Amino acid sequence: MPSDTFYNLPDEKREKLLRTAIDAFAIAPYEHVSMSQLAQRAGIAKGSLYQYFTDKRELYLYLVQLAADEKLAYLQRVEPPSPDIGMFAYLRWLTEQTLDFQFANPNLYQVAYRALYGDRPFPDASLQGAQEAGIHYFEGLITQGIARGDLRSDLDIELTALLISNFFSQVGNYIVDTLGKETFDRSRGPLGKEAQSQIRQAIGTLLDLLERGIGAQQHDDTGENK
Amino acid sequence: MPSDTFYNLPDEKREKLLRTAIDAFAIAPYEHVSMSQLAQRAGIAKGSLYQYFTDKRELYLYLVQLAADEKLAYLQRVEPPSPDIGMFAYLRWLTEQTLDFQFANPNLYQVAYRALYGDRPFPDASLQGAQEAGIHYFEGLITQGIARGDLRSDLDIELTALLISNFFSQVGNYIVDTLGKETFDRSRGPLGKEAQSQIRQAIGTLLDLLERGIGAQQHDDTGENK
DNA sequence: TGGTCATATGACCAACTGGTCACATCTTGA
DNA sequence: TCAAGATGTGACCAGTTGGTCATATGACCA
Repeated sequence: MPSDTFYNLPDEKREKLLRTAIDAFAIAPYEHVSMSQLAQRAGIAKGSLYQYFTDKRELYLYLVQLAADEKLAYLQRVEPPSPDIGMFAYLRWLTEQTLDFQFANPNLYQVAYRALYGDRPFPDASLQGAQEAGIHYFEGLITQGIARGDLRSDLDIELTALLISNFFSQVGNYIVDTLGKETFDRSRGPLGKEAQSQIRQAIGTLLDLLERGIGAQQHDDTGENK
Repeated sequence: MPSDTFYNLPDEKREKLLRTAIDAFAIAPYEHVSMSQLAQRAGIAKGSLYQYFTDKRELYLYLVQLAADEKLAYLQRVEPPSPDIGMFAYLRWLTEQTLDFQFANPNLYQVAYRALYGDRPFPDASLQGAQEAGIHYFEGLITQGIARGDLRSDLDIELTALLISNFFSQVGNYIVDTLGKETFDRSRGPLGKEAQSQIRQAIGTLLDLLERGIGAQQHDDTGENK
């Protein structure tokens, strides 16, 4: 936990520090982010930095937690759709929201993405827990999907959850890959509208693919065996 | 390119060095591998190391190239199946071979995996080229698959290639994830037979999923002909 | 034997890291 | 006005890094 001193900081100063740190951890892996450079870039003394956070590790975990909180807040910003709309419609909604969040907070998103899917900088229960929680969430979703008849009944739940989880991580990956250069260059500016819609379309196609892959087959299952 | 001195080394010494380096780069990202520790662990002086390779970078790229060469040699070890067997059968064969190679050379494989899908330690044309080559390869495969009627004709080739490429990377990922602990603990011993077959089965399921997702639909598309 | 050349070595270097701490400065309340 | 406590600061520390280089070693040949 950051110290009281950190929370007592004038908003502007605190936000500048956070922005600097988020930007740093977004474009480079944990080890490449230097506390000295961070302090310098944020315009504060290194000693101050260590008065706010006991460690580099604490600072980092704080940022990851921040990303998780903001994402959750973002999802709760609107009424979630009724579960009745079916599993794939729900996944589409979730993807849409995730993309929106990512476009609005590219660097914060990137920090979380690295934490979950990149090299883990140090063993940490909360990070591992978050990843497992994601998979468990999908397991629940799949169990429901099967019960409701949205999904094929012969799916291996654990494996499918892993697949979907990876799939969602690929969404992020895809964006970073295809637009990596662009994001790096104008590292803070939002992505162009045309790039955004291009990405949305691609993701939509991928979801279609997933739906065919694991969705209940209207023709095949009933009647003849394959 | 390593120096002549390196190639002149007695086999045993050279291999010990290579093994040490491969092990190091397999379990840790580039930046975490220390040349000093490497030299020490391999039982040679640091100066010698720098007589063989001009840089850390050169050593690393040499290992990656080595992995690529060995994998290629491994694939050419047996006659590849005729392309006529169909796209998915071919993919199955390819996956099988990749798994075999990975089981036989876990650490070498891991080095290559990190190079392709992990954080790229430095900008390098050959690494990027390798990744793109992989995607292009799949693009060719998909184009053929569509022409032959194995695949739906409405697929976005580029996007599907990306998906398959990612899918194959997930194969590696999955293994590392599910068996991470085991691999770390007995870091050189081969995986147990039962673990291997468990993995093969899971991969098979994933391939089924992929086939449903992008394969030509016998029922859906053309109204009930099979 | 002495000379030449490839090879081996580890002390050494500058640059950097995460982290500390004695001290300077500011804010607050009396 | 002054004291006390909170906050800011950057020189400093030990440790590590990638990389260098003068010197030592040893194999080969005359």
